Amino acid sequence: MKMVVEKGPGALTVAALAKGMKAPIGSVYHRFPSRDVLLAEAWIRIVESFQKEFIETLAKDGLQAALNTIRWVREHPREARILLVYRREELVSGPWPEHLKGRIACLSRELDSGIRSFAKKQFGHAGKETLRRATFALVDVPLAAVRRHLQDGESPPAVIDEMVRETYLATIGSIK
Amino acid sequence: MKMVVEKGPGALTVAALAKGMKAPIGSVYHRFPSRDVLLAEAWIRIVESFQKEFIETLAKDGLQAALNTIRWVREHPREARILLVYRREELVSGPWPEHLKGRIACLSRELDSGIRSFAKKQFGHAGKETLRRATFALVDVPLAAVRRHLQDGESPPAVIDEMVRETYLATIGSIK
DNA sequence: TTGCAATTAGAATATTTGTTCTAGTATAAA
DNA sequence: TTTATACTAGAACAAATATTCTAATTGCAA
Repeated sequence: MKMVVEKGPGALTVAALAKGMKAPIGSVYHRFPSRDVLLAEAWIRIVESFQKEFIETLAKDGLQAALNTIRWVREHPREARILLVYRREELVSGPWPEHLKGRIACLSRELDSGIRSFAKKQFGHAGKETLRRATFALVDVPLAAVRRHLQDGESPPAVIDEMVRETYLATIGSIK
Repeated sequence: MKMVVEKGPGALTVAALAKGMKAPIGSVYHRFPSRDVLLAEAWIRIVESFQKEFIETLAKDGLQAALNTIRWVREHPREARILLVYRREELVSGPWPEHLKGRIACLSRELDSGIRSFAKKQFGHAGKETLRRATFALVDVPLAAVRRHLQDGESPPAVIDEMVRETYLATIGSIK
């Protein structure tokens, strides 16, 4: 993860990884069947840890969930960078390893149903447009707010919290 | 561009490109010194065409500029995908070709000064926080709103215009 | 101690892909 | 017609890099 964060996913060759770990290449392949699986497992672990917090917070309060994303990024700059700066396909180039497909599917289902529940609880319905608005305010905007700073290797400044809050109120407030 | 949009930048090998064009590999290298230069020129051309419109509109009206971004994406889905779905480094892996450095620098300067002028005109000042807010409302939010749909290969739905407008008013309205 | 499994080591292999090279062909101006 | 330039062709080359393989070595349980 350190290498990916510092030099990008392309720099994480198996040889470089082994060297960085002061271990032989064989040891890498002793534990992981391929580079793709190694990266897929790292990636999914990060997503799970982030999403767990997000879903839990969302069940209580939408705005808090949006703001919590920013807090999580500040607390886990390394993981955040891996999640938000690079495309998933840059890390895991091939198809998903069979043994991870279940976890992936679960993640996407959980997020979906988390947002759906939020919409139902908050507005009494979960139509297409309402879901889009919720996703925008809860997911897209906080991530966008934070991305530019991650790219520069900086911690998101305080204004961002304000802007995400304002955006949230404006976007969610317009739902009838 | 068609191949990048459909199969991703990794699929655009020089051999595949040549085949797709029904031309020999040699013809590619007759016109471009390297794959990187080819992609860099394509990329920069797209950015220039997008940014030109953006800056021109921004000089008249901020909200219009934000909304214009969405319109541009709807009208140029292919170019938009290349710009917004992939990281620039995925297209141009090495350092920028010398003969393009000027144009790159110009683009970034133009955007900066465009936003700065906007802030000055609108609020009479261009402090750090004001610039951040402006960048958020004018650039980050419209792009984020649109990105999810580009990834799925869909045209951005109409709600997005509303949300960008609401966000703009909320974020820019808070500047004193 | 003995024996088995886990691990180390890294050289060798296979593959993919950008780039070069050389020889030939078309085109258009003089 | 001549000639020079632009272009076609694609085989050959080189570099990068994931993966495999085989032989040693270590650690641990019986």
